[in-house]
Amino acid sequence: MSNPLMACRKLIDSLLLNLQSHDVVTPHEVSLLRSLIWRDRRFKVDEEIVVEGSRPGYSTLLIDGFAARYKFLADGTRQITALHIAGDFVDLHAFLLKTMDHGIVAMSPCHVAFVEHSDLKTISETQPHLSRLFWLDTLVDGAIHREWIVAMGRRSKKAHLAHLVCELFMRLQVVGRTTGYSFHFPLTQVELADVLGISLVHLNKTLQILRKAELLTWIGQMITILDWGRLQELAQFDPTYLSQTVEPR
Amino acid sequence: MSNPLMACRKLIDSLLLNLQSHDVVTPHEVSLLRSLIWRDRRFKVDEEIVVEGSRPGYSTLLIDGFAARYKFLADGTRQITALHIAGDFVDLHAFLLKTMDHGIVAMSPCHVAFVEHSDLKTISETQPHLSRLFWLDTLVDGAIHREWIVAMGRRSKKAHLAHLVCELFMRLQVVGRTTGYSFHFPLTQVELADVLGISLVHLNKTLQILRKAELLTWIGQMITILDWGRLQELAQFDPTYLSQTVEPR
DNA sequence: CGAGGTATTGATATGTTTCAAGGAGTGTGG
DNA sequence: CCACACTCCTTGAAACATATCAATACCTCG
Repeated sequence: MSNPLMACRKLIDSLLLNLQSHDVVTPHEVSLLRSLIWRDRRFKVDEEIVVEGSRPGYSTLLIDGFAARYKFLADGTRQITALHIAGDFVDLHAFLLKTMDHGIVAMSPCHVAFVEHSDLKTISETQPHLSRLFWLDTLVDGAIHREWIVAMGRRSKKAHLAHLVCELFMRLQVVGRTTGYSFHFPLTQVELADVLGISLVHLNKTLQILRKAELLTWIGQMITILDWGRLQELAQFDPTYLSQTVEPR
Repeated sequence: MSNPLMACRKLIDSLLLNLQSHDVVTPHEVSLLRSLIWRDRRFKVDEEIVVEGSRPGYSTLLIDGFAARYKFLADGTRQITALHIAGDFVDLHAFLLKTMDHGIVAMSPCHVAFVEHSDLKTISETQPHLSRLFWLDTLVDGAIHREWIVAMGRRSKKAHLAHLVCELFMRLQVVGRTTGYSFHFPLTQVELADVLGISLVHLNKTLQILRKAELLTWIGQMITILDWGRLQELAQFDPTYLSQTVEPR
């Protein structure tokens, strides 16, 4: 738990950037958001942030780092169903879904903040606009899910991978986590294979294709897009689904 | 457009059953729901209910029939990202997402009702509980999306197909569209292949496996589950994600 | 009866997984 | 400081899954 003054100032910065990519947030709403946070915590890589099957009484806001929603199957394989970055209200879902049907795990060291469900309920009863922004946040998650379904079902693996890189780049840009065409990407290849739903070996070979085509580099934990235009074209990437336009919601 | 008296009584029945599978709906909320509907309409098979790229000023409620969300890719392939049934608030999303990033098409003759976004906004400002139920409806959509991602990425094709049948059966049961272990299923095999993200030929062969294992029959437009236990087992189907438990939300 | 959509089947081509092995980097303890 | 274990990445080959191509059968509708 860090110092309360810090909490008031910095903890909601990335959430704010996220929300502001969709609509104007009033100063009063900003201060309400600040008051929502009653505790923050850091998780190490591979630590469970939310456990499958649990019924948390709070929701988790990702302040910094990468987290993944996932589900294990009986045969031990894993599918990652979403990647979350700074500013994502990771399990706002649990506020209404109650029982977690999947787990959330830290893909990098993660800094998270907690918000009580009772406070979210109060917000939903007194702050219609802010409630709609929260709702929208989960709707964008859904839109991303749909895009992933399209990618898994009908895109080639290289287009799928390219699409994911495009999406992450645009989402990270909103919360100021890019430098030029580069961004920090902490997943291992095994984990990325679990995102795309393919084997490690095949992911590795797909990656080689994008590298040989000089579309991107991935060195250490840094991805750099070398040719945004061609990458977008290969991925048939259309960012409409991310709803990154400021308009009344 | 049908007679207003009919509209008041029957049009929201399936939506009501849907919402009531998650939480109690008060009589006042029921009458509000009735008053929301200002127009209904019937669509023929393959008619577009909502057009990709449009910015509708209303949302669409499916009263009866099957509809699909889909996206076409440049090479002409299609991926269906969701199947909607009676009682689904099909594009409640557009209320906050504004621009449709995908289309919605009738998979069977569909009876739909329209709700103005301005009325939804009023609801969101005066009816917190009803708003949360609407929000929940979209969250369940998201949970279904995640389950589809898992199925596409990590389940065998026959398990994927079995899982879909399990899911549809449980959803249709809630809105009273099953008879024993049978339900009406109007998709063609081409369309079902677009749901699973596989080729028609392979879908057909996968289907034979389930038929030969005597797990189900699909004759005409009627699917009958012959062995619910074994089907569920093959699919590793756990209905938690459908949130079909009545509790305060 | 013919036309068009739908389902089925077999053969072949392509995509993807699995198995297996090696290499590169990192941290640790003797 | 080196040897070792460990994780992660890379590569090749063989086994398996899935797509594509092609042909036929069936049905409904006009």
